[in-house]
Amino acid sequence: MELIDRFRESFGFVFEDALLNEIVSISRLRKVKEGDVLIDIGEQIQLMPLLLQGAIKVMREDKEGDELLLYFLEPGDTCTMTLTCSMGVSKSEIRTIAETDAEMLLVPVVKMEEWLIKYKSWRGFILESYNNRMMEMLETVDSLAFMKMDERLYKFLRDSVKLHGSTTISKTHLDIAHELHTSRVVVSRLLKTLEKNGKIKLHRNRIEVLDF
DNA sequence: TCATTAACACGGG
DNA sequence: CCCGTGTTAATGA
Repeated sequence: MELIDRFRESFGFVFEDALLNEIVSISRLRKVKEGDVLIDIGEQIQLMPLLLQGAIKVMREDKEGDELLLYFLEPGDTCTMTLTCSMGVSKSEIRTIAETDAEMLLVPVVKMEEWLIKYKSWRGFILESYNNRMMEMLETVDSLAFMKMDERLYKFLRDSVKLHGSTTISKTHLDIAHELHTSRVVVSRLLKTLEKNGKIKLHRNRIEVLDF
């Protein structure tokens, strides 16, 4: 399929044709594999991604090296962090990792500001992106501050199903414990309870989500 | 009360 | 055997 068509699929409803064409002519396609680190903390950002396919995990890291999930990007999204580049900041405050195999268009950040003036649809897209990322981050904060571990775990499983488009999650209890910043004992116990309640089915290295 | 840590048994690859 | 998993007991917040 032509790149322009693929792009239109994810972003066509957002941008006018002139902008679509300009983006496709100036950007390049990048394909990444699950687990690839796209941008790490402290790196210079020169390209902004427009996600066509897959899911990207956006994380923050504390002094001890613990990772904190901020939000996910899905097709039609962009990384709001790159937007700060047009405001003079160029070092990344975050780390982005491919949650699944993914494809994106990369646009030089210098174009960002130009398009903000030139295209109304671009301005709208950027503002909406900021808003969406902010909302998702609020959801994450809520979950950390207010939700109990069993609710957080269930949310984690549902998000994973949604992001991967599959009801099978190939992660160990220890992996999940790290992501949720708890111990494996708790994860194993809560997963067992979910299984008893018929929400999931447990296997080795694999969790099947039945009800979500 | 509920999470964490350590410890142990079981069993599949 | 190694590792993921399921459980328990002790300890702490």
